[in-house]
Amino acid sequence: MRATRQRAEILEVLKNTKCHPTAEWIYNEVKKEIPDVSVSTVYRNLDILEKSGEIIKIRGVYGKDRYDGDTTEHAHLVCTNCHGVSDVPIPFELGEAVKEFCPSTVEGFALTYYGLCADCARKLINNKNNS
Amino acid sequence: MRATRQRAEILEVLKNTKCHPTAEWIYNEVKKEIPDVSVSTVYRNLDILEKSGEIIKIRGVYGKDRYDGDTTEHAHLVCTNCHGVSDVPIPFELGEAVKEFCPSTVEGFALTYYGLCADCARKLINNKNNS
DNA sequence: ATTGTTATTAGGAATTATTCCTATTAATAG
DNA sequence: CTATTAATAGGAATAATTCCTAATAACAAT
Repeated sequence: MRATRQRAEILEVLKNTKCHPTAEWIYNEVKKEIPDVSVSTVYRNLDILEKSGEIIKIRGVYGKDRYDGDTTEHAHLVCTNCHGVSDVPIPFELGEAVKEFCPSTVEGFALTYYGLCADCARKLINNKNNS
Repeated sequence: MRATRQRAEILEVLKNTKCHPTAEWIYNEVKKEIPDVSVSTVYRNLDILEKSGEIIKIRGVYGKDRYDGDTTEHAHLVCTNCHGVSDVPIPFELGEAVKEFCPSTVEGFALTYYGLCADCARKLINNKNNS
């Protein structure tokens, strides 16, 4: 695997955000530094980085894949209102328990919660109180 | 919600398979009974059935959503070789533990394992031994 | 049973996330 | 520095899903 500026930049963008962005968002960020980067380069490198274990791909969030530069073990909360993705810690014992009940050939797991994120929950409660 | 033949048939197809099919597969099955059913009807009703809690949508399995007529609590194993989806039981205590660590506004969760399914694991081991 | 209302459908066009293709470019070894 | 070839830019192609509209059919009211 050659070291290219494009891949380095994609990885840096991803490591410096907590927003679990889409490929398109990452593309727009990378474009600020490398104006003629192409969409396919972003997708190709995201795949490469996922396969090499440097990033995580969160699949199928309202029709789009999202990416995460944090590869430590954690769950995701997908907001059913704003479609944002946020991190939820997995306590060590729970992570171990999940693994214990895996089929033996399992390589990894994804735990995804669906519900309102903190921001949306707050806003919706306020709206309710004001109406 | 009106009772329509199309929706009833879609639900029956789903309840009678364990293959966690795609919308396209369901469409082809439904077509056997209702030849002029349309793809959009299948998608629309799958959404309706998911929202009413009668089925589960498994999001983003290698670019396609899959559907499950079994709404009891269980995890899914997505095969990284054949891309099939199979059921994995979640022991009661684990399900409770997962919920305990949810943010309070959580409506549900999905636990997905990635790895070889039983069939693929067997085949790949056989190939290895024969070579 | 008939009619009116309106949710639902068929059919197909439109959208859009992602993948694929090819000539060009640039990272690295020697 | 030069050769090799992996990686890229650019854009076309693919394919899953959503959207749109006129026609249809479920069901409530008569």
